[in-house]
Amino acid sequence: MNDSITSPDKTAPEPAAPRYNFRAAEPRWQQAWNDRACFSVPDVPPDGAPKYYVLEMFPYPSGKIHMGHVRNYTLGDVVARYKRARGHLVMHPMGWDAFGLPAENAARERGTHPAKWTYANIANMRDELKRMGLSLEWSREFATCDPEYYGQQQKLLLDFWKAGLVERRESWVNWDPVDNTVLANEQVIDGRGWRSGAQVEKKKLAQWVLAITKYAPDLLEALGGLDRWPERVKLMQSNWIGRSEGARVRFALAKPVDGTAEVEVFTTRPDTLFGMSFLAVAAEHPLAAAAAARDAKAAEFVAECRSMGTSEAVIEQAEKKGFDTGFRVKHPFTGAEYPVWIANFVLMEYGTGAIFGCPAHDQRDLDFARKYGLSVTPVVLPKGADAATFAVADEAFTDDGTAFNSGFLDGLDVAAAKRGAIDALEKQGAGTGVVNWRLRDWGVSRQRYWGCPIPFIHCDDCGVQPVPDAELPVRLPEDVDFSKPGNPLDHHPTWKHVACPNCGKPARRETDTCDTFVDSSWYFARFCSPRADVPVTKAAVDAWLPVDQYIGGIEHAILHLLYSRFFSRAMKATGHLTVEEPFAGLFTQGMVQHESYKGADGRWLYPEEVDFSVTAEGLRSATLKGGNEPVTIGRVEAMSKSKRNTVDPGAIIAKYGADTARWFILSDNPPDRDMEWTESGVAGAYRFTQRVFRIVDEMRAELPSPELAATILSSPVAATDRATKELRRATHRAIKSVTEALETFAFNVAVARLYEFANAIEAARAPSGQFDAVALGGAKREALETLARLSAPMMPHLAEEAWSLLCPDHADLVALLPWPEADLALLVAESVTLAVQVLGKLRATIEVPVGASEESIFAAAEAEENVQRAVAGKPIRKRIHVPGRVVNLVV
RNA sequence: GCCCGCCUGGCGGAAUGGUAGACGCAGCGGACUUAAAAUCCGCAGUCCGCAAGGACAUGCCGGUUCGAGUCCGGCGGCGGGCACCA
Repeated sequence: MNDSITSPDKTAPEPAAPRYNFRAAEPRWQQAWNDRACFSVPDVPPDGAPKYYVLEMFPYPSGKIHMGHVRNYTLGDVVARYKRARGHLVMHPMGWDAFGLPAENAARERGTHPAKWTYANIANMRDELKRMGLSLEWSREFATCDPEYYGQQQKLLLDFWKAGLVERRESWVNWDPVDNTVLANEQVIDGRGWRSGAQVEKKKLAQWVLAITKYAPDLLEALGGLDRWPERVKLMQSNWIGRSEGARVRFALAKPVDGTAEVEVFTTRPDTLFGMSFLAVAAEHPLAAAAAARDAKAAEFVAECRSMGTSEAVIEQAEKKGFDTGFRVKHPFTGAEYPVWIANFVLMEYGTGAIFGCPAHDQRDLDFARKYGLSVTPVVLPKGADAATFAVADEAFTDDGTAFNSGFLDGLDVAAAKRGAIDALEKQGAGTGVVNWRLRDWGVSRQRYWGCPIPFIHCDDCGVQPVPDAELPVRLPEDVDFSKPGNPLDHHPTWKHVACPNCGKPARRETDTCDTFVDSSWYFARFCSPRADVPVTKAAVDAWLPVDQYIGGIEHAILHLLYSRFFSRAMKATGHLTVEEPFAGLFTQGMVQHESYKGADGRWLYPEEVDFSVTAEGLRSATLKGGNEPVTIGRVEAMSKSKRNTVDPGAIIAKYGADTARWFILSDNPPDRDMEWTESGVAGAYRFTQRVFRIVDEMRAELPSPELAATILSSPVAATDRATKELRRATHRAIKSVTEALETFAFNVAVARLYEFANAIEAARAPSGQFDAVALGGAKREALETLARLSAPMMPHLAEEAWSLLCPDHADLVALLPWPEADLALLVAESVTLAVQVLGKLRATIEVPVGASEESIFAAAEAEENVQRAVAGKPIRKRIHVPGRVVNLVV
């Protein structure tokens, strides 16, 4: 036993050896950081102070943190602590994405008010996060359900409204019949609600829309400047925005239908107009409705298209189906007539809801034409093909070639033919060249209680009126009834009844609340001045934004990140921000996975219900704890409650401590890949924390004081003693390599370098051969202090504990110390090991002094017995020497 | 279908075109212990060989190079994203 720090914990049996008592140490250092306000920064940093804003995606307060959070926040904390040590003023805040449906479900199921449920969850999760020892500035904390936050959000929405970025629009929406709410296109996955999993229906509703499409060109182009974003995220956003160049072409109907004289299509291939064989419209298109009104069979087909959900389309292998309406259109160039079909593969939401079919050069059109016996006329000739014989069989020709069978376009390549066709269309007023976008405007109306009220008032006389500034925030009523289905705000007896701010007559408050993605689209800006009575204070956001390093899951690659990028632009347009891009650097972490286990009857088992053993063949086997029921070890997959392959971070931290959990999660693999959580891996990490403590604790008695050590290391003896130089080289190599690894997010490599360093320190405890004990003592102090400081971003508590043992007279916290600097001069060794190759194959290694001449190196290499055997007396034609690396002899 | 990414021991992974497998996990042998745990020392890609040493090895086939896990071309497999997008 050493001292009070290592005294045994009464609640757990302690081994006899002195051990690091994390249960006592971790809260103590958390308190010390808090007392010294180590992680606080001003809203407006002093001039010239280098700022660094580290942000992890804030959590939804479900009640408990999970391993994904532990990984996310550990990664962010490593960056924050490292950047702080590098002299940056680091802002590292935390908050809560606190609106959303689960709170309402809890209210319905348990009768707990959403606010009460949410704030209780937040309190618990805050405690859990605090136990992780994260270097967060808790004074900036807020929840999006705080009226102080959503009230400012309402101000933003009103500013956006004045800027023409908020509209009320009657539109087809995705209706989730389980959640009883509208979903954005982005929130519909395979035709099902992203949260409820229910089959989504099409419904026409008046709803609030944010005009994200106004920024579509900019959101796309600016991706090019995001050089610290993962390429794949940029690609996903680019695909989502979906820019395509083409033409809108108007086809005159041979006979007007219900007073309509023409149909407009969008095409990216106006060069293939001469290869047209039909025109097709979506089932929701007015022409389809017109056909349905005339013909029961057409009506039947339209109904079939509507009912055909995505899942069925998948089952049917996306079979192309159509119905000939009997309507005819005239070709803008030739005047020839073509049939108008209703086709199940034409989407009303994309382009104009109508296409012209050119089967020879579009696979989907070709499949359709073959099925219904429509003509196939090739109009683009592949290079080297013969115009007289070229024909399209089962495969459409979609590459570049030369236009033929195309009148005035003949002889042009695809690009030139596109231009030629558009010119001709524009000249005769039959069409225009256009850019089309896949991105839709963002419908934000949700028919729910637990969200930010959209601050408008409906007056029968004055129309939609914004809520006056003085009346903000529009607070959610607290007395709400969840017993009825639908929106509780709409049912509330009094809440929605207000006077019109314009004429004073009775009017109705908007009862829709915001999509929760709105809340998370600007929280990063609010953190800069979280208590301000405006959405953001200009000086604070100008000083801190953009976020220098944002960290979160890849699952937000499109939705959240695109919405935030839009919000930055909208906030700039309304004078709130100066920056357009909110996140200068983005890192997307992988998931945390775990083995899954099944009992004999096929039920899923939690990891803690299972015992493991190793069979005679060396294979792992498992049985149910407290019995011998066999357990099947299943796949390693993402932790999920349904598979019960979860591990509770709270239990891990209680058992091993926060540093162990952090260390393991960082050590396992590169942070952008999925990692596997294993019990043996955690145990290994725990062993290392104990080992570091033991090394420090056992060696500290041999160490000179910090002042004496500095004197020793600058004295001549330190420069000559071999063991001293070796240890110092290991120390400074560790500084260099750990620093490089942290800079590149290679945290698993940083961990490996620290293991190597610890191994080197232990090897120096009992150096073989001659050594100068005094000089080595100085090097040992330097090494141990460096070990503490280099490991601090990953294991901050242990680092403080080690530091306090090494420097008991110094009040500094490691959290406040600068990062160690590597002395490159100390890295130079006296001799190097060179690989000796003959014809590129390794035959020997030789040890040569640094600075040895090439002649002596070649001589030493050729003298090696193995090398001589490989050369076998043949003349050496070429000698290659890569200094410090390799010698290669070519015979 | 299109677009990305990946493929290295039993496992996670490391490796500026220069000794492949660092470091860890799991494993094996030994020391300490009455015993266990903890800890410490050692072994460890595969095959041949007593050994010295050799052959084969980074999904497969080829190429560039004195030298390829790394660069180039082709093929295969796995994973992810998007998708009747006109």
